[in-house]
Amino acid sequence: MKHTILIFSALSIGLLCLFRLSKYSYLSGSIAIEIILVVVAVVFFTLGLFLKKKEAIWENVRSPEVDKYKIQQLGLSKREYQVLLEVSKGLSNKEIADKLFVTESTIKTHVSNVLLKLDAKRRIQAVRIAKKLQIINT
Amino acid sequence: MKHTILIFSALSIGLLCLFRLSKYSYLSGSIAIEIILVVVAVVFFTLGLFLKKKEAIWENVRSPEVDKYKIQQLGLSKREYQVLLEVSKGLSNKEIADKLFVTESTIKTHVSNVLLKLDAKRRIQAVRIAKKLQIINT
DNA sequence: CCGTATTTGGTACTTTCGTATGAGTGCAAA
DNA sequence: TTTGCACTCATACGAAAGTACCAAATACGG
Repeated sequence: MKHTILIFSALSIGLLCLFRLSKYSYLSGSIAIEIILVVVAVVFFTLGLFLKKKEAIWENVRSPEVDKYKIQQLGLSKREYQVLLEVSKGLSNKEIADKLFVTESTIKTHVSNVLLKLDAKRRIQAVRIAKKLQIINT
Repeated sequence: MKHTILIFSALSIGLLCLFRLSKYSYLSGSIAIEIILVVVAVVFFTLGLFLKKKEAIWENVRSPEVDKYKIQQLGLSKREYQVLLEVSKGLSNKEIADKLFVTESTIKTHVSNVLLKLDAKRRIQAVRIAKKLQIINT
């Protein structure tokens, strides 16, 4: 929640600056008002995407033949399942970390948990089991 | 081929010993002739399986949807393909080594070659690629 | 028999994985 | 508001995996 507050604070300040800037530039004609609008639009669109993404993780699971029920039955969390998906693509922990914007340590933790919950010794086994359980594709 | 000769020599000797033993035990009644027969049967059956297995490696490839042509096109040798199959099951190098009766070094060599030929960075990627190329199942 | 490809194996080194443990934060339900 | 779960991150260690290079025995077709 702290993050959200910080982000909105920063956005409010930025918006105020833009307002002042827009007044000034509108008068002076140095910057077109349209550009200001575009900046605002882009920023808020990005923010919208960012906030939406949090809720959109499970949307991806609605691909054919994926047994969402089993995932929850196994106790796999969203993030763990997400990591499992990347693991199944053959990415290294470091690569997954970069892709998901977290550290390698975090990925290691997730992978370890996945191995535990899927009762696998190695990541490649986890992928095999996951496919058998039809919680991932291909 | 040396192996085969050695094995057949050993078997011949063993067989001779069994013949003598059978005569002796038949007369003395200490060992039933049936047991001798069972031993011979088991030994030769095992031998048969052993020899058959060597030729049967590529037989396994005749499973549905496996593109044998592509395997050769990629330059994968029998052994390398065999190792790839075990890798795809999630076995460790050590486990594969034990299963195929060779050392871990050998498996490492094979896996390295497979990674090269399949243009993969990690074994799990190799499995993915192999599946895409339809040279392995599941 | 010869040359090539395969198979096996070793050493030495680096990288990646996996485990164990602890800890701070966010979030939602009780 | 407390409590529990999910997520993040760190450190330290040991186990696997992978690379590079080499060497030797064997298989196999010509």
